[in-house]
Amino acid sequence: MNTLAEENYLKSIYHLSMGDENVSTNQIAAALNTKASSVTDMLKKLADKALINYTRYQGVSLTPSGQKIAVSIIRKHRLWEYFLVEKLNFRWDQVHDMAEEMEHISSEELIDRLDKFMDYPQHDPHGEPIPDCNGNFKSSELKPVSALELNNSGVISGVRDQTSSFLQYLEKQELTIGKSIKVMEIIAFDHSVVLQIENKKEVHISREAANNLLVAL
Amino acid sequence: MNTLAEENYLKSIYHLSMGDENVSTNQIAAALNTKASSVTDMLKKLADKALINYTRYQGVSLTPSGQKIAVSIIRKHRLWEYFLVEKLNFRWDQVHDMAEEMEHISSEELIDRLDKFMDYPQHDPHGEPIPDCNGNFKSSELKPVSALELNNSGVISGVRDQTSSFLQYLEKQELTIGKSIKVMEIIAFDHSVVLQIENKKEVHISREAANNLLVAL
DNA sequence: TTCACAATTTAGATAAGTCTAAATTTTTTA
DNA sequence: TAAAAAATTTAGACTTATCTAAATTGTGAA
Repeated sequence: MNTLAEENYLKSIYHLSMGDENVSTNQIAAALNTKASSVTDMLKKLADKALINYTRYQGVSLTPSGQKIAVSIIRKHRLWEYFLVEKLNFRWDQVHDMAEEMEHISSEELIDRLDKFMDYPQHDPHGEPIPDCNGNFKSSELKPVSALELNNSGVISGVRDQTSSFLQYLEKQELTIGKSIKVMEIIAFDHSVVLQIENKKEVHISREAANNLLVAL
Repeated sequence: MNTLAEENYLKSIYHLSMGDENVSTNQIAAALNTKASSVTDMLKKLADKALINYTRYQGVSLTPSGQKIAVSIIRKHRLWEYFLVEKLNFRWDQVHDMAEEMEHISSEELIDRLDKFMDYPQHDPHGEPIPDCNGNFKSSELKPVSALELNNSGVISGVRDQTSSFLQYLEKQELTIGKSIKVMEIIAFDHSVVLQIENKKEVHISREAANNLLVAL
């Protein structure tokens, strides 16, 4: 098995590489609140174990076996979050740190039984998809935000229009991949939409933008 | 908070000191599958934190704050075991190692909610009492084995006759404090009893012995 | 295209927890 | 009660994961 530190590195690399490309040492250091030199050390160790592809100064990506471990940890994290909210009645904003500890409980059988006990939930309390016991995510049919109804929520998962002007606009609005959004208001006359991002800040986007921003769930 | 290693030492010391007196370095080393020298190092550390009373060569006992931590870990362990058996349908002999990991999940609120979710169970799947959120064990009224009926089970928790000959006899039969027993047979003519120890070996004890051996539950 | 700066890696150190081997203390026993 | 045996502690070393400071590599701007 892998150490707690290794698992956390793999998970971070997985999350950071959602925007595909290689992940940089500094990105990982920032995500894990550690120093770049510590990251370098760990990257060598993970590369030795064949869990990442690593060449000096070039950043890293997960190998298939590294990816498998990362997905398994994410599955555990999300199932425990679901448990904490649905069974123990925690609020969705209280569960992250607890799940951060629980995701390292090693037994796969335990997590599969927990999955069954909760009747195979598809999404965690934050709307993130929960991978199944084979590591497959539900083929999330992405929908444009414009197809959502009032109070629907989802996770930003893609864009239709890939021009850099649109992407730059999204970046500025903090409407980036992985963020969860909720439809707060739909303006009838121009079909523009008010979204709440990560349960915090609200933004108002045009019908055209809503047509081109894809969400999962 | 305390490290995982510290928590495991405190738990071991707690369990080993059930027979009251001071616990020896070698006893702890045996329980934790480590070396006596490692134990000595840790004892110094725990003594510095005022969690144990320690004088060189004299063994250790828990201070009130050390005891409090140990009981809290035991509470977590037993509640998780109960969860695994009652909610996830594991067998009682499968859950120990998993609970060994889960007992280190730090949140007290989590464990209190889990306790409530399961409706405040009094005993874990092995019949051990579960301390409440204040660390109090249900005042387990001890019964002599002779008062049990067929198929009843319990955990050996004390003796009436404290002569060393009786204690030595119990030691030899492996009928020691903490072992769980089940009544397999009661011989009508002499009231002797056949017990199964820890779901394994069976022993046959006299009416007199059964009268003097106390179990909880 | 070169140079300055940013990113990354290396070198050397630290803390936790463990180990082996040697030294010390306690206990047993003759 | 003194020597032998057992238990315990100390000394010194190792591993993991981290850090700071210095060295190296890559890259963007002039």
